[in-house]
Amino acid sequence: MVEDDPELGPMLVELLADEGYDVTLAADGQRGLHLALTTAYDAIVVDRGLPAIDGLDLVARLRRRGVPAGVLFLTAFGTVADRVAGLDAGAEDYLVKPFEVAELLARVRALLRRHRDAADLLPLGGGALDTHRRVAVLAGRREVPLSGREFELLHVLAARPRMVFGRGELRSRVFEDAPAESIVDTYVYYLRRKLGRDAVRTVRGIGYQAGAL
Amino acid sequence: MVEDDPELGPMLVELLADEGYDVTLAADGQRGLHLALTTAYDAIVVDRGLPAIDGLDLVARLRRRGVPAGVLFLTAFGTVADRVAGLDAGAEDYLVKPFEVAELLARVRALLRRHRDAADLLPLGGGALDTHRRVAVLAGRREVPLSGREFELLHVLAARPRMVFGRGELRSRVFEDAPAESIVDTYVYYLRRKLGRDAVRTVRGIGYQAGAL
DNA sequence: ACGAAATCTCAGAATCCACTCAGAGCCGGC
DNA sequence: GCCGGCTCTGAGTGGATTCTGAGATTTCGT
Repeated sequence: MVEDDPELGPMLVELLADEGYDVTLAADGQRGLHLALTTAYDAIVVDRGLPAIDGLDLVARLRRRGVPAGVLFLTAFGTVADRVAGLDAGAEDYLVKPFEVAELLARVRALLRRHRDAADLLPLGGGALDTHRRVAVLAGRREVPLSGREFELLHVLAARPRMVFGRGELRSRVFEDAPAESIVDTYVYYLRRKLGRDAVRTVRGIGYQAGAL
Repeated sequence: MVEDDPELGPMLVELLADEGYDVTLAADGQRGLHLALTTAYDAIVVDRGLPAIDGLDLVARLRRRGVPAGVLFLTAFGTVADRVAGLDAGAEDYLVKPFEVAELLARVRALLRRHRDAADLLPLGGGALDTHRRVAVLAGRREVPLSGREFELLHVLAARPRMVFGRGELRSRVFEDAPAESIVDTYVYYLRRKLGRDAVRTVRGIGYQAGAL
């Protein structure tokens, strides 16, 4: 909670704490920025008019640094232009003062819910496999789209990271009919071409195993 | 105001107009539905027994289409079961005839107050979807009007920004009966034509996902 | 060092899927 | 009742994907 008002801030913190949330209060933008960059928050509620660093600026900086937490602006600036500016800076939601307590709570709940089921990621070395969007996320955060078969093959491997799968097993799990056995080799080749040599490890004489991104 | 009684309807409209509200009267459910889908009302007062389309059905349809306006039922059906059915259909409040004028006014005020700061701007990349006015606001602040179906489709996608929706899911959520599956493709095409290629992202073999404006 | 087996690489054919868009039907506004 | 926008159908097109198969290359036992 980044809020400089000495009455409102502590009140909101207590309100949220009563709901069972673990909340920290930052009284200015500088401190808010520092906390957000050093702690893995699930959601951040930010006032727009702040000392030291403005709320808009704060959020923009967080987004530039890739902080994934959901952000909710809480402010008196309520015109459509203000809202669009706030959302543009990277906030997920925008609540105009004065507001109803019940609504703030509802929005925080929504923010956390969205944040939680946003992605279903299978870790893979330094990167991951996003099973909702069917893309691989490389260690450098770059996303690589995968075709259907490519995804399914990597999915089988990534679901059991240390297990070694034989070609026959992979073929029957991933491919429809009964294509040539070399089909697995071909798709391992495609995956390596897109994701790097180490994406899939070969276990000679046996088959393949998930690697690292 | 959706009210078929030729005396009560105009009387209520005048009453509300005297309070300073901008009111439109629809004498049957069909007309009420159309108006509600094409105009950004803040609140809708609905009689339950209506020609053409029943009040309950009307409200349920509005909710399915994501119309955010607050709804107040005004009806002679006053049992507990009636009320539950009305609220379940998606109404915010329920007033049984005969009623006091002052109470109707108070309830309408409450409806509007609650409704005022409900979510109305869904972020979408650098722009947003204005769910009250049913227009898209591009990153450059330019506003693009959307047709009913276009809006509904984008609304479903924008409400869950990272989620991937299958064609079947989108079709059943946005389109009434059971049109050809390609209907979704067509409307994605319309949206992209109006809002730019990135407005909707394709996940090949799966479906679509909200993009950026 | 040699040969055989295993694996890798990749071009090309067949197929699938999404995109595009013209046009018919519908509905409301004038 | 006519016009204009909206909705929906259906078909053509082209790019992406899937799969085959055949060398090239690597690995490993001897």
